[in-house]
Amino acid sequence: MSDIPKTYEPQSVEAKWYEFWEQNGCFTADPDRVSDKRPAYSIVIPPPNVTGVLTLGHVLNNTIQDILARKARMDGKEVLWLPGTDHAGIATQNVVEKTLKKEGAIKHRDDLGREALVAKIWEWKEKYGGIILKQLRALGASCDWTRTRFTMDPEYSRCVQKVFVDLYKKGLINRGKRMVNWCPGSLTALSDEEVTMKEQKGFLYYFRVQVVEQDGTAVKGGAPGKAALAASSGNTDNATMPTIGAVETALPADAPAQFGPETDEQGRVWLTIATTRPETIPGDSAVAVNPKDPRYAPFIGKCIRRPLPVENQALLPIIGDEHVDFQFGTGVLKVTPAHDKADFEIGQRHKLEVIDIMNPDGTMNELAGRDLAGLERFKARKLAVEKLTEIGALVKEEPYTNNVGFSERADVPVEPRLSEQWFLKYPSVEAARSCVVSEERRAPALREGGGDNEPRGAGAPRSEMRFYPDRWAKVYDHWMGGIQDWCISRQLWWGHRIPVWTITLAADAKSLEPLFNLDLPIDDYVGLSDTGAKMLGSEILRFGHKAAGVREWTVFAVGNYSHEQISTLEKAGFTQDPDVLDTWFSSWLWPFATMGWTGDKDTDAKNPTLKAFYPTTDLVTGPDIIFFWVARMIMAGYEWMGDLPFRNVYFTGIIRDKQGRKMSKSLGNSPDPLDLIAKYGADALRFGVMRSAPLGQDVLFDEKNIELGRNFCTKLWNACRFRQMVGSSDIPIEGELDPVVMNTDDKWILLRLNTAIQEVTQAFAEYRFTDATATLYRFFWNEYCDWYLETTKAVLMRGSTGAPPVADRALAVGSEASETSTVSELADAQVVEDGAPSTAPEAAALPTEYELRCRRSTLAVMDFVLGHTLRLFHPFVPFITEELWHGMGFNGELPRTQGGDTIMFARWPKAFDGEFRDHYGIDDCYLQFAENKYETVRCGRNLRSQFNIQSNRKANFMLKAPDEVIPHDAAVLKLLLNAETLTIDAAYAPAKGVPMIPTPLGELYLPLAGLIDVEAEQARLTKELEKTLAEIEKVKAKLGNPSFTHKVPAEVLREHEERLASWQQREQQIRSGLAVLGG
RNA sequence: GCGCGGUUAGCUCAGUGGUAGAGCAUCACCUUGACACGGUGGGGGUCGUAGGUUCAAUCCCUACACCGCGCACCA
Repeated sequence: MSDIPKTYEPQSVEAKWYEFWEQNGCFTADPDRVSDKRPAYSIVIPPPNVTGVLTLGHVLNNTIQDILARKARMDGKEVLWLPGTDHAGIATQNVVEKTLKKEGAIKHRDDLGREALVAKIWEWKEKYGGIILKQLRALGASCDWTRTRFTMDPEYSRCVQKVFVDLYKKGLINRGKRMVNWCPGSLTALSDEEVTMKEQKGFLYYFRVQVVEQDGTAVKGGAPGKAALAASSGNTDNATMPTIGAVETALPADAPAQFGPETDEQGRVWLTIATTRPETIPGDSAVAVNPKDPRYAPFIGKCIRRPLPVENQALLPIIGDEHVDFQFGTGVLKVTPAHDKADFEIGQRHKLEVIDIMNPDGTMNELAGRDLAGLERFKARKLAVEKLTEIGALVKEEPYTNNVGFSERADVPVEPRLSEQWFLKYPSVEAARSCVVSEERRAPALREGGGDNEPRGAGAPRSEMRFYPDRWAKVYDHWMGGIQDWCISRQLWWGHRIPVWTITLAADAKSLEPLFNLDLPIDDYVGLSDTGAKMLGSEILRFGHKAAGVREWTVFAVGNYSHEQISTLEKAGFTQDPDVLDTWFSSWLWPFATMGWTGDKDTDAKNPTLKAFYPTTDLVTGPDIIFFWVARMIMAGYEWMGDLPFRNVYFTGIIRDKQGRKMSKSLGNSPDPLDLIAKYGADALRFGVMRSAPLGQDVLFDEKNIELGRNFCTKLWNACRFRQMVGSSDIPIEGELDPVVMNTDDKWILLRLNTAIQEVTQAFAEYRFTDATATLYRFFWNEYCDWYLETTKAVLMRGSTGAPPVADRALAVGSEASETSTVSELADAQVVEDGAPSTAPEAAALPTEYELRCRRSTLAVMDFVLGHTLRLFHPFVPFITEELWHGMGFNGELPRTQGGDTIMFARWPKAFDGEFRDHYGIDDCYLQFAENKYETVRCGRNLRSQFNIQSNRKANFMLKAPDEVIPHDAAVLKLLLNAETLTIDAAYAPAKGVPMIPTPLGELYLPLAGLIDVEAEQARLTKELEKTLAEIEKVKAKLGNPSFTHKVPAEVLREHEERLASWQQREQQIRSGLAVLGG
């Protein structure tokens, strides 16, 4: 046993042990070690951005993973925790571009050009890319660093390419001109998931347009819709319902009737349109009304004159489309197919012109007209309103709040924009959807006997996945049910290039022929003609040049090409698609691409890592990426591995500040975890975060919690120091538990330990880590330190070296103290004698053989409990437990692979079995017994406090106990009460005026006769009596109620009866106390 | 609009159909032979509101209110 230093110094200890673990390969997973007896356990880290730095979110997330990994190792599993980083396309390119701009190196990315910028980013990645992984080490993360992966590693890139080609060949990837979410900030398309809706305060602008015939001549008030026009004769506050005979009822009764066509004095007819985006008016190509709307239906087929741009007030058709809502705005919708998804669809239905009036960066182009051209879109909006006002078209504007899609990354409103992109129709949707089994869906299956009781992570693959907390399964299911195509191309430079090469050729045999002499499989070519026809390479070769009306072909080469093949293609004039793939298009392969997957069935079947560790056991991530990442990984897992990628998904909460706000750089409310580690230690940070992060709840971060973690570590440290201070060198570490002399407190703490083991183990099985920490905290602090450790002083600190002689602490148990008994007699009687007969105080200076045996026993119990406790704690606080494991010498006698070298591989504690309990006589009855004793102590302390007897002052107590109190228990009572004397006497007759408190062991008196205010004491006891009587009344009322006694389960009835009895006992005790006071 | 969480002590949160809990904060006492990053004792809650089921509701059911989140959106 080496000596433990006086204070715990996390910094040096953490560095020391991390290095030890890493150098000894403790984190390294070896698939060859996996067997039936040693099952595999695996987690892949959610790869942080390669440019990222550690945040509290990472701390939470990775602490949980580390806890799981460490627990699995202690369970005897072969553990792989696979780390790595993500190239994070937009984010990384942004960071590097910004830095370069800041340094003045460039003004725009074009200054460098594609290759040079990508090279710069690689440089950056090599320089700073590992930061976050180093930071994870400081946290104690037990990742297998030998397997660190990056999503742009060459092998990983090959996986991405392979998957793209595979999907393309399956017909799931298509290129097309569709409406996408365009980010004018990052100048790229985004997927729907990257757009978040935000409420925006703006205005709804109403403007008038004139209705005209198709030839442009004015429609007069007397034309179709006569009645309607008559009814709305230009009066703006007209509230009369339009009437067109039978159609009238089609307009809902609650429809706002204040809008409708208006006729002015000259008989001209006007419609009013409401819009939030007047700057897009130049892009309008129609005006739509609902054909069932009687106000406007008659105008379908007519035209309006578009007000902007003023130099090009084109005639637009009025069309009928069901999409238009009667009740919204004026019931007239301007249709801008180029800049609105719904409008685009209307445009498709009605074959409308698509007028794109915007540049990619969100400024207006020349089609927007001379006034708006060149303006940024929001400035253009202002100007458009001014122009409408100038030409007298603007009717009014009213404040309006609507939801606008924002680019998550750039935090600017996205622009719906028509553009050519690559789209993926998701694969394996059904398998992915049905494998996630929620409680709700699982319950009926269990009832039918179809449930599985298989332990987590063991045995053959089962196609079932659980989410923790369960409710995310519903969210997942909902999303999977309405899944849309995924726009996978990004107009960025940093990322995986799309493995597609294209060339455009004239549609004649001569032009096409040479192409097919290249050394590529002919059906790697896919042709798209200028008429929209699609053909495979072999077909183009046969008759592609003869296809009707086709003037040219764009030929796509899509395959897993070698460098040579690529250069051949490029020499032949092919150019690679300039876009890169969405980052998530590589992340979704993470669980198997990191394990050396190649896509070649035979090779993969022989891959020991995949064989041993796929599917992974647990995934720990935030619910914010459930669609981005989790759902897509599940689909990818099924598509390419034929099995789910993980069996359990744990969704963490989001870390917020004390006020519940998200952590953000701009708010400055995001503490640096490394500062916290420096200040409190990594274990403190881990414990503090885990203790405040319940399953499924967001975490409100408060540094106080970390402080609590630090305090806890200190407590653990000091409790171990105490063990060392009381131990002596002649007692071996972890001596045998001695059933003969084990006292009631020993048995109690062993029982509590057993409960703690059960609770923590169960909490692990259900991913309730916060509950596990709460149990550990309670057990160690409130049970072990507060009670057990204090009771051991009654055994350990009498007579031994350094402790006061027994004579000083002689119990005033009176003349009934028995003579010393032999050990065997004591064992038979189950009564422990404290070995310090008051009749022979002089003999106490030398501890008796029996006394020594008791001390050895208690030390053995302490070691037993501490050894178990350290192991229970290790997953949460790995550093301090490792330090103490060695410092206390618990590693000493263990096999090297089971805790001899490191606590990391010590076995996870098991709850006691029946044999163990029988052998040591650990019966549950000791729980109540010890707790009665502790309650009596509490009562006595309370009494002291009532009479202002300071903690450091000794007092004399009298316990009028009807039952015998054995010397050990008496000694504990005396010690914990800090009593000068404790007299236990069943026949005690207190003098008048002695204060009393009822306890489970009998009335406890504090003889202070003459020193107390009798009246005040009477008042105190009377108040106590009243409370007791009230409780008795409550229980009696229940027990007197026949419907209660008849319907209630026997156990509840018994509980109530016992409760009544104990309250009644208390009543008696108080009454006798009052009697003593002379009341 | 649809869906999901939440509402319990001053704060952050556990919790159970049968006597309301923890940590922090607070008050008082204590530098007692591990620990002041500590010990001891105390104060503090009609468990969001209104109904219902039940012998019994903080817990189950219904409605409502407020807070948060997700999805879908109407210009």
